[in-house]
Amino acid sequence: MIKIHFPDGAEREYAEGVSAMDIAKSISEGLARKVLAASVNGVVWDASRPINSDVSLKLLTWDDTDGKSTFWHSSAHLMAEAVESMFPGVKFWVGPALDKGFYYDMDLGDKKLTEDDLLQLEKKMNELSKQQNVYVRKEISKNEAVSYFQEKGDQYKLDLLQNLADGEITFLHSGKFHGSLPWSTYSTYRFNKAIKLTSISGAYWKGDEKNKMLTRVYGVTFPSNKELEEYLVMLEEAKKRDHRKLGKELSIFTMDDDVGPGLPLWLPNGTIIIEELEKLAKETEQAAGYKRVVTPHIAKESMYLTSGHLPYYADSMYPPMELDGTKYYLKAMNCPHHHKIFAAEPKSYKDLPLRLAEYGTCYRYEQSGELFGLMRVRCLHMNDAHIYCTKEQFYQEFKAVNDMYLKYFKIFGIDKYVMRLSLHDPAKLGKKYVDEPELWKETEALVRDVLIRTNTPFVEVQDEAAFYGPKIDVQIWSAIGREFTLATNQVDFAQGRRFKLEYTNQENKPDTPLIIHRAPLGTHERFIGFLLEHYAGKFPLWLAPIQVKVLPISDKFLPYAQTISQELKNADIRAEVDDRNEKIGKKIRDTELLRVPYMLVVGEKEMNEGKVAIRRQGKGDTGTATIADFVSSAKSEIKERRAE
RNA sequence: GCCACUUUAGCUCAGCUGGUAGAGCAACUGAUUUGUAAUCAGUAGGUCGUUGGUUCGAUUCCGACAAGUGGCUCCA
Repeated sequence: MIKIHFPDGAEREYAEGVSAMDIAKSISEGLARKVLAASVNGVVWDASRPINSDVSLKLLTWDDTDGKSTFWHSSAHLMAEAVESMFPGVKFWVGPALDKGFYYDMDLGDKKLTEDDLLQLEKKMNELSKQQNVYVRKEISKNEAVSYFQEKGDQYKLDLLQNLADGEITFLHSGKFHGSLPWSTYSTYRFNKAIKLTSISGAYWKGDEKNKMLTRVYGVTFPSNKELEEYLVMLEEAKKRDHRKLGKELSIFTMDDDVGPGLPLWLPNGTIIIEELEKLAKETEQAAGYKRVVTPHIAKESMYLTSGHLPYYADSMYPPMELDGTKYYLKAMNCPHHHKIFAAEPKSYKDLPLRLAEYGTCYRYEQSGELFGLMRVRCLHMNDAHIYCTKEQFYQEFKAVNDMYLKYFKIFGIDKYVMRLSLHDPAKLGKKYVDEPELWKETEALVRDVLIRTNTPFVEVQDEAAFYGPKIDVQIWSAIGREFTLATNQVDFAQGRRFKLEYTNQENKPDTPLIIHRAPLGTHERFIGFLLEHYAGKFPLWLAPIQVKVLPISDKFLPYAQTISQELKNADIRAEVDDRNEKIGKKIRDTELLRVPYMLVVGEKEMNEGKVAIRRQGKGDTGTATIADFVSSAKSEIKERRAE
């Protein structure tokens, strides 16, 4: 007999060789129907795998993250089995579970999958899951596995085997599909009731663009059709708040073939948002002791050789233009220009920290396939600043920048983000990162220290640093789930020396400052793209391009409506009159769809009383007020940048 | 840049297997003068992304290019 410990502290005895499924059945049939896998001493196990010693056990269901990922991992294998039966000779790479669903990478030779193939594959998967095949789990030696896949000529599985040792290799046999290495869990096949293969794409083998491109099929499955339906509805909802769709509906920006890919044109409505954001940034930076500068959009090649950008960054820059034998580049970043401003006049320790700020316009030649609405563009306006400070001042300065992030996030109600400490990869020193191993260690420790001392939750990620130093990135997700860096706070220990930036320290000796690059509001492009989705187009009053729309009940009240509109404009409120010859219901509907925060409905009653009927977007009629009262409450809502 | 797909009126989309195009909304005109999410009628609007080819004939079939979309790689 063996002892099984349960999460609630209970302990029960079972015969040796009992499976998690047997245990579930012994508790209740209902539970057994829900069990997808088991966590055995913290490791995810197939529910049918025999347990031969005392363990602590947690039965995993759809409600557990590990249960879901086990489910999706097995769906990936179910799909592989369907693919193999339809396209014999296919070779598989890996098929992991995702946050939502799964994919499988495969080499289909010359075969190209079509949308129709996906439907056929779904059908096949449904058939297979209904067959309720029994899968036999068998541990085999590395030699056996290698010779098996050598015979098959499957270089992908052989590659996977390289990193595994005897005792780690498991085969699962079912029908014709053989396949997989250790982590597979097949006991959940029978739960695959709602299957949707979502897309076909290419993916480089091992994620390296020098390697062959494999075919990747994405899919998602659910234990019931109801959940699949709900998921599809959710996807539709997400599409409605896609910034590309909202940007068009609300006349925020447009793209034009003649201007070029990734070069957005900001329409008047979008420009209002830009100006409001800049106003906020300038106020905030002014209060935090920043000084504003302005720099040209181009610079000579020599400056980017000095900065060290060219060897690391040339591929992401527009090709240079040559004038009188000198190459000029469009700037992809503002830092070198700012460094030149630092260098323009001699500096003493008394001048530090020096904080230079600019909403700089940069151009980056992003690969065509990477462009994405406003989120990834080739012309960007950066909320940039560079802080030159001593090592002693670093903690305080870096922390002040972090505090500024948090202040902004509060204003915008941004709470779904992850702070990411982005570190270098020692293997890429001299290639992707400046070759200063000691300085990397030192500055990475400095940054981590700030995060820890300020109790900021964060994750650490290798190989995401800037070439000149580690950074803290704020990661967010677009409506359709793509991840982006919204804001960034970076340390630079390299460029100061490259530009020979110096200040005279208290011992009257030259010293090189540390540099902080920071962009709490990221770029206008990405930030506004993000805000469109974050607010679903319903901007708070201070940001709304049209703040108030005056809606006369009929033409008879148009003069009164125009008087009100003028009073609002006099009070610096962005107001318009709907002077169309339409019924009030139509005017309200159209204004609601434009997400204008306030609608002032005026008819005979309001005109006689000198009042307005206030309607708040999304909330309906909220009563009447005098014009003066409305103006003063709207003005304070704007001034305080209230969320609502 | 790579893999796959898409491109028809300002917007959203029809247009079966090749015989030069249609709807709704928006726009414009007129009627209506309206009380909290779509009043009615009429008018105008398209070398069917661009460009080669196949064909008596191409929006429709094939190729190239461009832009976009879903991914990969990459990034604020």
